[in-house]
Amino acid sequence: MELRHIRYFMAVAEEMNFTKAAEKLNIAQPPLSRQIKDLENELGTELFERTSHALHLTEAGILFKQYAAQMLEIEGRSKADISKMGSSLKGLVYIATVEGYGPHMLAEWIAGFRKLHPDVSFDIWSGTTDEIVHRTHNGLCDIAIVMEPFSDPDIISKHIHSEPWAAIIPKSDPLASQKGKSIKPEDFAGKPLIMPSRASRNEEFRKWMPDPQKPLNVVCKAAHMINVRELAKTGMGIAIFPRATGIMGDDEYVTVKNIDHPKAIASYLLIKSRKRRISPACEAFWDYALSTKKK
Amino acid sequence: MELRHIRYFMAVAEEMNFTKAAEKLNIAQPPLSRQIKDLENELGTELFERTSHALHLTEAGILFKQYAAQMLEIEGRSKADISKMGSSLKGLVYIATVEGYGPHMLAEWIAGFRKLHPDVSFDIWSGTTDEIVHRTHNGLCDIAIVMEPFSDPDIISKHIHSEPWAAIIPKSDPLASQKGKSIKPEDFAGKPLIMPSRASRNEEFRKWMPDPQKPLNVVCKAAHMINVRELAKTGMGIAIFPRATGIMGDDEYVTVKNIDHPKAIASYLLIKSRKRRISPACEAFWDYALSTKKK
DNA sequence: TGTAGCGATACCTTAAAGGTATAGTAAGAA
DNA sequence: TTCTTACTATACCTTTAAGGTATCGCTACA
Repeated sequence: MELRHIRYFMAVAEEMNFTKAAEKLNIAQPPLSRQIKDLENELGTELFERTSHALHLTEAGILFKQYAAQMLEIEGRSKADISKMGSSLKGLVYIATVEGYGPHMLAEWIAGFRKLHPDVSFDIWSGTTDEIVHRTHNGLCDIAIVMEPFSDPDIISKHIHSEPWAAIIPKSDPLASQKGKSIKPEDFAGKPLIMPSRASRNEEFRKWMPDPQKPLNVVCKAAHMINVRELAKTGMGIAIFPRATGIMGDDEYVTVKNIDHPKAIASYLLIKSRKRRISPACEAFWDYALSTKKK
Repeated sequence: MELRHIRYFMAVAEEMNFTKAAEKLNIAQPPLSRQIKDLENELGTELFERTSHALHLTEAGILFKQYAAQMLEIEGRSKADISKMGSSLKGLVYIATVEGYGPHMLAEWIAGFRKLHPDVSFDIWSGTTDEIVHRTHNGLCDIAIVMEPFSDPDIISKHIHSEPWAAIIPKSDPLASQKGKSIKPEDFAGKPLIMPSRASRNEEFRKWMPDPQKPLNVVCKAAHMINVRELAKTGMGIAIFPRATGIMGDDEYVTVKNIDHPKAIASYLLIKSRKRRISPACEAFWDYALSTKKK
């Protein structure tokens, strides 16, 4: 038995529906079913009585729920108590991140970390991968989130997240009304594109295309996301950006679809300098972030 | 955080020594170090203060130990209480197993299962894989442990354990005094062998040899383990059997060494008939065994 | 100044969690 | 009744992370 089983059990017991519980847990439904079944096998009893349109807790399930709740409560209390003891960690951590999924991850990490170390504060700067790498070398930031491709022998990097590249399609384009939540690169080959200004992207995007030799029809490049959606709205072209950037989804003017191609994956990295020494607070934040990741 | 972390932490806290705790947990020391470190990162504090010849709990460690103990206690109590509720399962499960590791696994499974279902009893029979398969078809046994190779469309099988094949070497043979706890097939190629009487073994063992065409020099075959060691003691040849069979290790007359070859692995399978219906108690035992495996 | 004991690091292998597609089942609608 | 819908279970594949092996580095002690 693992706490994972307990968390999953509680989610199902609260929702009384495997499908909804799985959504809440951010996993697919089949693995949830399997984990619950494993738990039941270990306990030697069914915890839920499944009929196709209703779920009941069995007698054993009701009993187990008490204990399950206790375990989770103790887990939480142990964390709270330890963090209340107050760590000796103090200081200021300089962070930088690219736009897209970075700010979301960062917010969660900082919130979690500050519960453990309330005397550590943060200073966040946002920019492009190239700018951030430069700042990392200079000591203007301790830890940062950048995007692939990236490689620098003086910088330690760890993969932290992947997400699909997405196309923001103006409603004026017939592709916008195509059914399905993803589109293939063939569908927009040759069409006018709005894309990130980073130099390497052009080459990368061409690799998805049916004819990689053919130059892309790039009508506009933008380094900052804030401009992208507005550009797409005007109908001047299809914008290609990491999914989290287009997270606002469809509106009156645009439709957002994932790009369906095995290589159309945007990867985020956590980085720090290999040479420059960073403070204990920074080291602790680095370890904390990596131990938490997407969870 | 998972219960695994808690169990590992408690083991270290009790032994106050990573190496010994790892042994007790039946894992290697490096993964234990890593799990503890992960836990510390999640909590944001060190739980142990490591100096090379002494280990102390930190203040946070002392606090956490309280909660850790509580969690494990609740886990145990939940299992005990659920099993006390009494399941409706009753009956007799007919089990069969080959010699070697089978009886050991079975004993643990039955002990664990009977805590959950005290009204289920067991009848165990021991024999060779071929005999057992026959009995399974006849309905003379419900669930059994046999060895690979095995394949029968009317029988469901699941892999449950692997162990090295081992050589039981008479002290009279110079190989017995060779250093190292394993030997290579080349070392005993051509020497007189004592081996399991199952027909397929001859061909299997030849595949390990430097010249697979050359027939083995088999001086004696034995279907039952009880005879093997005695045969080897006489010095008539080297006996090849699954490691658990030679588990008694070295004595005055023989030395036991694992056979160092990628294919020299003996595999155990749990089987049941695909056609014949078995009782709910049998099904529950099947599920329980597979969910527990080697743990 | 070895030497032995012990934890950490680096790197690889394997097991188990998670994902996708789809089947199976029963309730409710047409 | 049969079709659809709303579920969970099954089968199979991919990916993540636990576990293993080899080795390093530190420090107490002989």
